[in-house]
Amino acid sequence: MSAAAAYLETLNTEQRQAVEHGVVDAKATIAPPLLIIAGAGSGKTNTLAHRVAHLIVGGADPRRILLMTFSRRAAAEMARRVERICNRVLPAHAQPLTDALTWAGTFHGIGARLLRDYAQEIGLDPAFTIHDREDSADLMNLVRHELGFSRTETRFPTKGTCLSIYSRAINAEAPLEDVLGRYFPWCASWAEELRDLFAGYVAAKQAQNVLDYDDLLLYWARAAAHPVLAEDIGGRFDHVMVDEYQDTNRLQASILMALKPTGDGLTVVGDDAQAIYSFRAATVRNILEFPRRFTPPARIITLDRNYRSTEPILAAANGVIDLASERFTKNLWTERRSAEKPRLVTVRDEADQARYIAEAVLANREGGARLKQQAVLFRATHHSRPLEIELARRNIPFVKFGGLKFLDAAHVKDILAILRFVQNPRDRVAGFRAMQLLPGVGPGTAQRVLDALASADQPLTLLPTLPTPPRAGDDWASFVAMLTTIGRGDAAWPADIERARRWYEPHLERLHEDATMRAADLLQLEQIAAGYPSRERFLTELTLDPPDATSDEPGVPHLDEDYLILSTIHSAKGQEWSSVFVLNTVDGCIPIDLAAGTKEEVEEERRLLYVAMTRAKDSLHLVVPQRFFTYGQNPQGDRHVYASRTRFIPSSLLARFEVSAWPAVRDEGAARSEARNVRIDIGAQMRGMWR
DNA sequence: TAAGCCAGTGTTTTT
DNA sequence: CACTGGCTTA
Repeated sequence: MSAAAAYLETLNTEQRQAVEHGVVDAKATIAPPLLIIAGAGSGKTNTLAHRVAHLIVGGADPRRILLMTFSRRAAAEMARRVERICNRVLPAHAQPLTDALTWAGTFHGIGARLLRDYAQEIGLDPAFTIHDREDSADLMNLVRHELGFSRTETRFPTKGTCLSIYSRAINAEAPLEDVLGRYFPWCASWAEELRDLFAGYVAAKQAQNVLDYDDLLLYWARAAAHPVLAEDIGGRFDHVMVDEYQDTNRLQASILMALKPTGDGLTVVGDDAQAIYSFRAATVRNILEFPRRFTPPARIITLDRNYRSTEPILAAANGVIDLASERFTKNLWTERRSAEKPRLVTVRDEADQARYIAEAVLANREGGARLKQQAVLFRATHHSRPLEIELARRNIPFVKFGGLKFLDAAHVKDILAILRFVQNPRDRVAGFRAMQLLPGVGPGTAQRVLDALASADQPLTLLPTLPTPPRAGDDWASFVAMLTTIGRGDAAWPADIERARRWYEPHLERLHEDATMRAADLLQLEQIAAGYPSRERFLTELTLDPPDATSDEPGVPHLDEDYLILSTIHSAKGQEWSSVFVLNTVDGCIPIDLAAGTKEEVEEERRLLYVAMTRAKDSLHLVVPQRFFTYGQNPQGDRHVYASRTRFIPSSLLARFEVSAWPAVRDEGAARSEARNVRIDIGAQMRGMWR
């Protein structure tokens, strides 16, 4: 057998077909469209990596391969595996070949790169900055105020709701009325006002040279809709591969179709049973309709052998997904036998749940499972709160994924606002925030300075000539000096961020109680910044792919230590652990009560539980707390509500679980006879009290 | 005009 | 509880 084919031997028949599709006589060709339906744990990443490697080995140019994954981490992992495979086949050339696999990333990240490249052609200033969701909401709010919608007779939708409506209309490529009627019926009466608001929002973004997340896709899609540009952009890539295709939206599908109208060179991978992003306008129709978008239809290869979970775990997960109202893919199967059923454990309340997990995790570790091989998954970030307290109390290190990001911390946002303002002085959200760090500068003053700058060609050079705002005092001069120094680019990156931090430090102490801890965060930010080649790359990539864990949480360990994983189910996508615990497997949490409205929402919650369960390799625990304490609303504090097991595990499925309660129910009879054997001299104790 | 205080409200998952 | 918007005070 040839050396080139040896690495294919590790694949099963279907995986191998997927890898070899379009590779003829060991030479890579531009293959007709391919859809790989890859169930959980079916070796999807491995298959995709082999396909990329096989194409490269067959002569494909890695610089002309576009690989889109759901996170930059997934892209990096893919590149690593491709490199390893190529190394085995082409030891001498592998390094330069895979280093050239540069077009790997998220849709948004790739979009940002392409848009900077084509900025001239599509009327963008290449120095554009990118607004994250919160920045976008701030800008939306600004326009909302300007148009007088914050003081309407009946309540106008909040900035967050407005942005969600806007975003869905863009991503689903749907008319406003449809979006309102279907997803925001309580806002339907505001259609006219919302239209004005969105027009204002778009105008503001353009005037300030900023793009939001949606723009990265929208501008890309519009550029690709132009025949000449479409040919140019599409022509850059011979092979386009998309992972997690079930979680893409219509706009993303449009981009893909514009890049590769015939489907030649296009490979998409996904699993409709794991579609969990419809809140981001993702639609499972993308994957279902993919084959028929082409003539002849795309080839479909299904991977349904699971290599991850034991048979009992898979049986339980299959049971859950079998009850889905719509199923398109077959059940998974495995040869991993085990006598251990997944456990369904009832506990009294969330505190007991935390104790149960802490003890089970430690017991696993005694049994040889590292903490890193164990994960606790939950529906919403705050569900893990009581557990975090328990873990901190017991000194069990953990890292939490999902939810609050490093970047959401106010002090980090402040520094980034300064840098962004220098990068793009027309970015009002950034400038607005940065200026208000100064004592004596509030919204009014900031607004007026920004107005004065708005008309200037070179706002940063105009800034020092403006009069010092009345109450800003000496701080103003040092603020302007700092911006000017950074703006001139005298010091090479990452010296910029150090300059900004030094200026900010005194203000940090004035603004925050816990300045020391926050200052440490900023040093960490500086470390992170040093890893990027330029200010622009740092700002772009940080916005699109923020670091996951916050440093001010108690118990965050150094990275070389062993630690337990805490993660939202969404952030757990694509990952696996030896042992998995699912928190709050009750109605109200899974499905979360807010999403129990429409049938579609409930179905997505079911898939969410399926995704959580299929992360487990060897052991799986679903925990069901019976009581939840309510906080807020009721000041008495000890109010609680009773919860019941999730509707996704009806009694017909209980046989697939080991059902138990914790702590084990005490045997009343045994307890009593034990008490009968006790003999104590209370009289002696009482005498002893006074001696 | 900034900054602090009070009352009312909504409340998930992420690029 | 956390956040927003409105009102009061310096």
